[in-house]
Amino acid sequence: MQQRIKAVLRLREMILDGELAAGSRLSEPMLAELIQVSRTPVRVALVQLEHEGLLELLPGGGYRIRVFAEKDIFDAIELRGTYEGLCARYAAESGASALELERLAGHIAGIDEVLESDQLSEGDFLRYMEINQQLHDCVIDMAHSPMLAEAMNRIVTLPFASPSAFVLVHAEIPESRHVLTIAQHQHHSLYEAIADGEGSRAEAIAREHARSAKRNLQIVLRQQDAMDRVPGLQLIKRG
Amino acid sequence: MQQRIKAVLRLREMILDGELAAGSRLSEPMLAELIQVSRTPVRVALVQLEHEGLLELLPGGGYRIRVFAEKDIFDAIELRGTYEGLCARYAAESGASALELERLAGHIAGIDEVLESDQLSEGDFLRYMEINQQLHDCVIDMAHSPMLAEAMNRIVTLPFASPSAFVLVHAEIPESRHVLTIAQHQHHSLYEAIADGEGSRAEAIAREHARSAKRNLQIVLRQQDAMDRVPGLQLIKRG
DNA sequence: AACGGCATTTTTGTATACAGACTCGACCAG
DNA sequence: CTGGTCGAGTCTGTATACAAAAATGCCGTT
Repeated sequence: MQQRIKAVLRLREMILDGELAAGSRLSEPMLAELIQVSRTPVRVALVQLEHEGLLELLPGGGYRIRVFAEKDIFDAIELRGTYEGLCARYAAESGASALELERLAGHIAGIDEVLESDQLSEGDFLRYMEINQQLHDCVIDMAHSPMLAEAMNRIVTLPFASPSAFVLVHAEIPESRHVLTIAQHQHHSLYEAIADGEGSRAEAIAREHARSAKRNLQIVLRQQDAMDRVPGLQLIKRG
Repeated sequence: MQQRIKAVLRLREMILDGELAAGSRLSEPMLAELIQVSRTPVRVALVQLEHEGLLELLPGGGYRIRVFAEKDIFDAIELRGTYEGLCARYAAESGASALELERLAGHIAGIDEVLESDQLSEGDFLRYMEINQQLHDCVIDMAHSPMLAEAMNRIVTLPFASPSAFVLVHAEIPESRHVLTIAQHQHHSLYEAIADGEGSRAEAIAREHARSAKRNLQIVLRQQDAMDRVPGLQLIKRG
């Protein structure tokens, strides 16, 4: 593998997993030593992660691991929802093909299956997360807009959006089942809106879906020890 | 000035002004020679402009100046409008301060002044463009969300959004006066919605404002020779 | 004449050396 | 004891050297 890609992947991983202290300054020689590459690929990785929003460039030069305020994260989720709403609108208004609708329905049915379990296991959470990701990607694809798909990747990488974090979050909160059921209702509504070509409704549902995610995060953040257990949350400064 | 910044600014300028052929592959030694820096800052600039969306990374390595389809540009404008709409909503709902509203009103009044001229000169267009930029930045500031402000900068740099392009566009199309007047009406409506705290209305107006810009661009693109005269348009492949 | 393979030559990716800027700490003066 | 200043050490930014990969063009073959 190319050193440059190795550096980006490893550095991102180290930041999100908390191997590097949130807010700390990063020195190129240190990272080069940790990742076992020279300073050049490290430098490229730093530039890239700064654009992704995980690092900030210091005035005097050098980089620091960014610390997010709670509001930053909520705004980022709102933004993501707005953006997905636009994709949903495009998907509905561009006239989805039968094949695409079938794929979308397939993902939703997959989640229905997962939720049939009486007691949700860790594996169930992982599977939900996996299908959920595919479902959202599917809606983005259905917008048929390379520009929108690309812009999605430019939005700040949400620091807690890893599968393992998802599992931990849902394994911890008692409302988990309720929360996922509501989300799935929204998925069904979204499908109908897109299938019926109702752009405005599809957009509204996608945005509301993101607002639900915001509320869920709030529940998690209220638990005092969440930060210690959920990878990524250490990047959020408690308000 | 730092070489790294020099490289980014100069490279972006060369791309947008058409000094480098759209779609052409860029070699680092060539750029280093052109910009009069070594390959290292050139490389950083390439990474950065790829994230800005002006370059694309080739599979085998190396970069190429990106060529946009017309749809890409329209989608980017729609996206920008959606983001600005979200900012406008935040601005309205967070309760704008008297000082902020005054600043916003000031910008709008400035544009009113420009539009009072019987015949709009090139200077008038430039001044309109300048104030218009301040006005839009002002709305983004009023959202009080660093995250949204930052995301705005991550959206693809629109290849024709330079002041000189604006002047050329408006000097060429006969509908110019009409177009600017409509835009200014939207500015006034937006102010009222924000001042009244009507988030949904503010958002709708901002989005409609962007759709108007889309229509104006369509008018320009229909003129066969537009590409030759307006810097940046050579990056758009005619459909 | 067209196509494919091989050699040449450029280009990228990577490593490293060097100069200037900055940081941090120790030491000295008040 | 406190504050400032000086200096050693470290870091960033930049340039450049080197190897592997890719593109190019040429020649032979079909």
